[in-house]
Amino acid sequence: MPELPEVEVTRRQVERVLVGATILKVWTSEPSYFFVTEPALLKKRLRGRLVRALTRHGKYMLATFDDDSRLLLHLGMTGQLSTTDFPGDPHVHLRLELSGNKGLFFRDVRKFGKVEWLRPGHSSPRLDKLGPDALVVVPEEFYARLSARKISIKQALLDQSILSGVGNIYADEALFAARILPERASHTLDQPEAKRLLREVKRVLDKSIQHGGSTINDYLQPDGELGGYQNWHRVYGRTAEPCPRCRTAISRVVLGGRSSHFCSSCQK
DNA sequence: GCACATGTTCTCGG
DNA sequence: CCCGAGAACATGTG
Repeated sequence: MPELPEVEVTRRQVERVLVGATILKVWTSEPSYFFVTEPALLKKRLRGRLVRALTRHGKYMLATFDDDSRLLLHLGMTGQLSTTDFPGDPHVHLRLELSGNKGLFFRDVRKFGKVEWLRPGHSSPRLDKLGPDALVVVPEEFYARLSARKISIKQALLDQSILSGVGNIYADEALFAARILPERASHTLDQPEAKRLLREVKRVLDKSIQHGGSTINDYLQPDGELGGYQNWHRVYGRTAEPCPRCRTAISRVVLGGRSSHFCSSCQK
C-alpha cells in the first residue's frame, strides 16, 4: 500500500485531527515486532501528550509532542491510519483516544509497519540512515548519489538510504516516463538523464498525491476514501499489455527481489 | 497447493 | 566495504 504519495495523503488527513489534540487514552494489541517501543512503555509515554506537529520524511511520519518527544510511524506493506475505528478487527494494533471526541487507529494486516517512541533530543537509526526526501532533493545531489553506485537504477530508486519515498510502483512509473531501463547501472546515467529521471519521479509522486494515492488492494485514506492513481499507472501491473507509447508488450523482470515492469522498446 | 503482494532487514557467498 | 541472490517477517488474494 504505502509509498510516499499514500503516506503524504495519510499525513495531510491525520494532521487535521491529531495536531492540537491531546492523547487521552492509548490501547495496543499484544507485543510484536510491530512495536519497536514496547506497548507498556508506549502507553505510558503517550498518555497526556499534546501533539504539536505531524511531518513526513520519505515513507515515515513523525509526530512531535509538547515535551519534545516524538513518535515515528511506518506503514510497512499493509499499514493504514484511520480516523474511524474498526470495531472487532483483529488487525488493529494501536488506538488513540483524542480530545474533542476524536480518535486515531492504526490497522496493519501483515504487521510490517513500525511504531517507535523517541525521547526528547534523540533520534532513531531508521530515521538517521534515510537519504533525502524524493520531493525535496535537488538534481545535483540526486546525480551525485546515483553516480556513486553500481547497482541497477531500479534498485537505487528503491534504496531508502539513497533517496527516500520511492517504492516499487513509482520507481517503475518514473523510469517509464523518463525512458530509462530499470536494469541500467545507476552510475551509467549521465547528468541530463538523472535530471530527467528526477523530474519524472517528482511529477509521478505529485500527480499521485493529487489523486489520493494508489489503491491496489486495500489502501484507504484515513477518511475511508479510495485512492485513484492506480487508474493512471502506465506500466506497473500491466505485464504483456501494450505499451501506451509504442504498443510493444510490457515486460516484467525481477530486480532486487521485486518485479519491474517496463517497455523494452522505448526505455533505453 | 502455487504465485504474488505498495517494505525493510539480514545472511551468505563472491 | 560493495554487490547480488535469497530468505525472513505475517497474512491475504487470485
